[in-house]
Amino acid sequence: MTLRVTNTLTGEKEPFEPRDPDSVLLYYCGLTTSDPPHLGHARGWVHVDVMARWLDHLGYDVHHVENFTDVNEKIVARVGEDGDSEASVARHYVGQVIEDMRSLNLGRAEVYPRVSEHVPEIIDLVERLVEQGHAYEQNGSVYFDVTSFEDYGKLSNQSVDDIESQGADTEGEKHHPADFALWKAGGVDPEDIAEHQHPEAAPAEEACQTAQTWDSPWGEGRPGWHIECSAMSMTHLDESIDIHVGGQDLVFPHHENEVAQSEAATGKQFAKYWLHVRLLETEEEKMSSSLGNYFTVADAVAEFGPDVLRTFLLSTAYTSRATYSNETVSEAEERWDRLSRGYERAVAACDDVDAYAKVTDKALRDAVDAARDDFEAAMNDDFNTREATTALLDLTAAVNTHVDGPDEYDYQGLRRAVETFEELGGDILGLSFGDDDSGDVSLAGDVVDLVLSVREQEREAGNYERADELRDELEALGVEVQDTDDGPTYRL
RNA sequence: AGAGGGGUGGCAGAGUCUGGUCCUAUGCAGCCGGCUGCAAACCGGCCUACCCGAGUUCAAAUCUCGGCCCCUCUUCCA
Repeated sequence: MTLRVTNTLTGEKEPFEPRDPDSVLLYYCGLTTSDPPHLGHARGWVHVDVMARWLDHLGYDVHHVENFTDVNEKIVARVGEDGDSEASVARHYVGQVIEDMRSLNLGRAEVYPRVSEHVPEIIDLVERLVEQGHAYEQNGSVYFDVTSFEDYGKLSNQSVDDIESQGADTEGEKHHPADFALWKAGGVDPEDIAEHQHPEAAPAEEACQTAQTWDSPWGEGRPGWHIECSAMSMTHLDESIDIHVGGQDLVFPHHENEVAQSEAATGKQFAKYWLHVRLLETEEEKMSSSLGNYFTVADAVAEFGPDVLRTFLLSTAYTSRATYSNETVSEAEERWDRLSRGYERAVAACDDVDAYAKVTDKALRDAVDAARDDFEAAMNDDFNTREATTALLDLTAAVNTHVDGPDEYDYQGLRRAVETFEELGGDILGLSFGDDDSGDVSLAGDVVDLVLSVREQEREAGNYERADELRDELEALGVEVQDTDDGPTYRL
């Protein structure tokens, strides 16, 4: 069974065939470090993370790069608030992103390149384009000439004429309205940041003083937005890569321009597969004016934890838009609870039975096989993480049935179920099966056990009121009491 | 206006490319039953949908045509 992916370039779901059968070059368009990352960013990260994990699982040698845009007017607009210069504001948010990524249990990409560290490569690429006649200089700025690239518009399915008819701003320097800047003369103008300026930030004049500039063959200036990704992708991967991923909102103009400038410069296909993560939408909250319409990653992790969040973000295929609301998150919470309970029951049952037990439960073992098959089929079908999770939920039902059943435990079957949760849910989906996610449980756990044993005494004595009180109080502390045939147990 | 994506049960959301396995998933909610001292968890059962119209077909949620409605992008944006 082969992997199939939806390619924006062709608009079709097609078999994935990397340039080199053994390795995959994967680039993800990261974010501009000018604001705290929000759940929409997290959605992209988590899906790319799972893609990379699955490609690795399929046996590819995955080279995974995610960039930071740390040179941008919007960052300058934050000077005085989160740092005293463009560079320090960017550093601040890069740190925040790294921290957020860790908190979401993201696997590490191979490289996290930054624009500010790749200006020489960017200049080289711009020079190449100028020499080849694909770009022209105008008052110290350099623009890409879209009419020089025949395929311009092939990614977003637009024609140069359409763009022209929109009456795009020409600024008097461009030959064609659709031409875009590769290199921008000078520093940052206070006017440029006016619309992004924060109330708490430093005055625009002052902030712009801290904007970074670099020397170039065209004089002092700053790189344009689109050229960076081409340069960094080529530097850290190759002139031609397998997969380029980004948010749906980047298709035009960002990715379109990347294709144009890269392919014009190299004469090679820039990326074979373009995958676009559709956007996360929030419910309309017109009435609650005090709240912003997005959750930061940090807030969301603090509130729900990484597993609920990952389950939520993976509960909708990346090719579909997702809605963030109380309902959708609490559904994810239930899904994760159900999965983790099932997993814990399987682990507990394993601990409870002789490894040499000869019992065989065919239904359980079939369910394990089915879950693995279904999971694989779902992931190979354009990384359908929703379906993949559903496969594990089906396994959960089988484990519950087996453990609840009257017969003895099937050790081997349970072991295989546990391994399936850990390998697929843990290693691929990045959920914490088998991780020790509660290191502080030892002492707290002893205390809970103590309370439970007191409660058992009360129950045996028939003092159910007192027993229920204890249960309610534990519940209020976040401890869920479960009475089983083998005595009480709990989960946090 | 141009381009793209959609409309599936009370909600969320797969399935549509590759028509039958779909009188249909999965989770939540609701109802009934089991288990329980009572709960929770868990199990079993039930419940409720393929936007409208036409067409192709032995067979359509899935393909074709027409309509209605929603959303996104069009040089800030993952």
